[in-house]
Amino acid sequence: MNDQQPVAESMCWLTDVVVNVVLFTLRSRDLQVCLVQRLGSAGEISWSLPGGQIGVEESLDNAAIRHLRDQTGVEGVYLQQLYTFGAPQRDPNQRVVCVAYFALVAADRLMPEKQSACSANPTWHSMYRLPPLVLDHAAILEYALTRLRYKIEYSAVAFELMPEEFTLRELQDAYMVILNDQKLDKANFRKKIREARIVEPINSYRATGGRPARLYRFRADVQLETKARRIFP
Amino acid sequence: MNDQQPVAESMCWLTDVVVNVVLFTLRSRDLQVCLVQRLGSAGEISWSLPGGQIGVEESLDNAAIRHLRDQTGVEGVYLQQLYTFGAPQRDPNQRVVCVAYFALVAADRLMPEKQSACSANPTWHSMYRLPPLVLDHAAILEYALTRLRYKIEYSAVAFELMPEEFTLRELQDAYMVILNDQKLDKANFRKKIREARIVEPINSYRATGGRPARLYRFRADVQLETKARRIFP
DNA sequence: TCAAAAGTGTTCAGCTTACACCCATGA
DNA sequence: TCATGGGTGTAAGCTGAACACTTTTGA
Repeated sequence: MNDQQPVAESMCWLTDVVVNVVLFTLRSRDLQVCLVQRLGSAGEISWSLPGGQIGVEESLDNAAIRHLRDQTGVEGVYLQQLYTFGAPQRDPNQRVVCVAYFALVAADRLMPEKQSACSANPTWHSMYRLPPLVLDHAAILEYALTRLRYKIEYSAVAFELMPEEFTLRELQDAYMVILNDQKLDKANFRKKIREARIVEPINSYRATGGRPARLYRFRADVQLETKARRIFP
Repeated sequence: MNDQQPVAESMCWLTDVVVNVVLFTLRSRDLQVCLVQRLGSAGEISWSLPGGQIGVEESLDNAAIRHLRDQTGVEGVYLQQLYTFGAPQRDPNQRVVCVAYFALVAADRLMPEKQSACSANPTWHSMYRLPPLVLDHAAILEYALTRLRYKIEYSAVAFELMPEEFTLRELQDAYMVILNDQKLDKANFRKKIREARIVEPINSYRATGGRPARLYRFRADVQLETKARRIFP
């Protein structure tokens, strides 16, 4: 990922390509996505993924970073390219190819004041109860969710959705919410996380309904990607 | 993947986006890629991935299929989108975003007469000894190889590179060439392939230097993708 | 009868899964 | 003292890696 560069006021834009970003977070035991409001031609509001045009001298990554910052107030988060959607009729008004990204942000890094300063009015929605979306954005979201679920199983991107400090139970909850799977065994989950050496305990505890839970943080030196186990051969 | 549609002579093209296809095959125990010749401004020849512009009414997939057919003579093969390359300076003459695809073809499906009818003069090159390439096509190839290696481990795409009939030894060779790894154990490889139920024996044999080898073919009803085993959690 | 390549069986270590159990706290 | 949730140990069964072995052909 490149560093972000300033964009001149007078810049020209690519005509056929845009970027859109699927920004996920975990809030109140729910997987949520950030959507912005767009005014339809008839004055009705509808929901859209943040995104927009690409400057002639701007990389795709930078365009995604810039639109994310301007429309949602979120900066400096995990971001990667997802897929490029280019069906001829995906936008009935004009032929536009969309380079989709997905991004992950921890809930404790969301700053309400920055968000509310955005004219696009960014709002969080549960992935499991989505409003009607413009164009093919519902399909983009569906694809992003599939990829997030795959990715979480062979890499440690779940880190990017957790706050600084968390309990192992909270980490397990995160996996269960994203995978929509309540069947993870507590003991085995903890053993695997411990043996993977991806977290370290800190000297404080979180009060709960019963025995207080040890707090952990992610180790700074962790390898984010782990090579998947071979199936074939 | 959509079905291919004819393209009108008078069609308009997108200005900022092109597609390029990395077409792999296995020939003489080597992983090879198909490149086409392009004339430079100074009259020198250089090598390029097949590809080109996208019609205003054409899907990205169709554009990839069309350019592949026109420039290499190959049709009806496995094809999937890879990544979109969009650095501002990747083409110094003009800002162009490139949607890269990768495709796999079995060597016995290559038709020399069709290929030689292509003015682009398609030629096969070993992935392990590449000529100088235009723009950022070397980086695209590198990325395609990485993805092919990952994909071969959690899915059965190696099928797409094999002829109709093959021995288990030949299949093992394919894996070893692609992974650039000579350490696969024969007995374990066979056991895994057999238990995965992805091939079935046919009633003929291939003569070899020693005992003749049983021929196999892939089962028609095979699930191509296998979900990767979880690492986390 | 020997080299070459196909094809099989067995063992052992390490991992996954399931489940039972103990610990610390607040009401 | 009991409910609640945190935290741990262990046995059974499966998987993967290593390697030795048998079989079938042509020269």
